[in-house]
Amino acid sequence: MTCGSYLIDALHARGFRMTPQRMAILHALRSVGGHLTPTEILLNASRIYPNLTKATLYRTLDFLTRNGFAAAVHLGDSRVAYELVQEQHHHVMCRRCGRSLLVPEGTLRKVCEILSEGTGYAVEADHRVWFGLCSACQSAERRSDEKLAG
Amino acid sequence: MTCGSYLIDALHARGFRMTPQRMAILHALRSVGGHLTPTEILLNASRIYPNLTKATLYRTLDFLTRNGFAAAVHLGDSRVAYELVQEQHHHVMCRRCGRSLLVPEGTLRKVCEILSEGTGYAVEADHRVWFGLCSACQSAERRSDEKLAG
DNA sequence: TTCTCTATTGTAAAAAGTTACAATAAAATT
DNA sequence: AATTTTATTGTAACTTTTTACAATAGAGAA
Repeated sequence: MTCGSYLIDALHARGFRMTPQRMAILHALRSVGGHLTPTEILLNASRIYPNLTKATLYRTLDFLTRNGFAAAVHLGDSRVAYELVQEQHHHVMCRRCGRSLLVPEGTLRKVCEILSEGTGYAVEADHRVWFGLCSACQSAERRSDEKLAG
Repeated sequence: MTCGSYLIDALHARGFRMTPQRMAILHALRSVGGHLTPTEILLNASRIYPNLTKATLYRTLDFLTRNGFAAAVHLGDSRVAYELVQEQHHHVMCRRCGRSLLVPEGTLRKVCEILSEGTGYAVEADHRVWFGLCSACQSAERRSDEKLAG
């Protein structure tokens, strides 16, 4: 159970506590490279801390997110997953066919710079999904609209 | 019940149908300027179509979003609201104190341009909330970290 | 108008997420 | 090691969201 130990001091400095429940959740998040849904985290973390409850899970995810240790990833209309804050990466996802693509690093860096410059906030966009139309669906939707017009 | 009529042809062109349930939901979304949570929409739309069910509501919100007529707005870690697709606007929200701010229009335009250039997708970021730290909380968190270090 | 096709809805049960409040247990202090 | 403080958890009830499947009803064709 050493998986969350690197956070202990950071928590204490802010008046928070480390608990086996939080350790288990952090371990689950760490065991995958990417993001997990709350349900997946519950399943995974329960192997380490069998009595973990849903209430604690959701409260902990909220806690970790508010304090910058984890980040919420909005996967689609209302689906949310979580991951440890590590490197930033965004995707674009086609709202029509679902195809997705990684946003190039340079593009993402520029986006965050522009947002921070424009607002004064230290914007932390750890992992987000953008919606739009991929090139194939841009054509398809254009055809629909032409059919409508003509 | 004319509130969603401007969409009828657009729906038909893509093989979809207009229904009184969809009309009621569109009317509810239109009656406010901004976004509404599913629960608020249900309450509001039920005044027009009293037998509207939750299942239909959620399916319709999903349908409208997938087809570009409405957009999901992620308000916080897991809260989602919906609004009609109109003008784009983003906010930045401080993950620590919750204070939020409108992202200037020019900043937002640049962000979308950069994302579209970088990916080839037609990115549609109708209304989003960015998280980060406002200037006050940037200082506060810095103080915590100094306490930890020294 | 009537018929036909199938997109859309209602039903009902299950799953996911939230909340109030009392009980527990980290961790600083003595 | 015992004490104290209060952050954190479990319980249990509740609300929100999702899903399978049968029933309904738009909208084009006859």
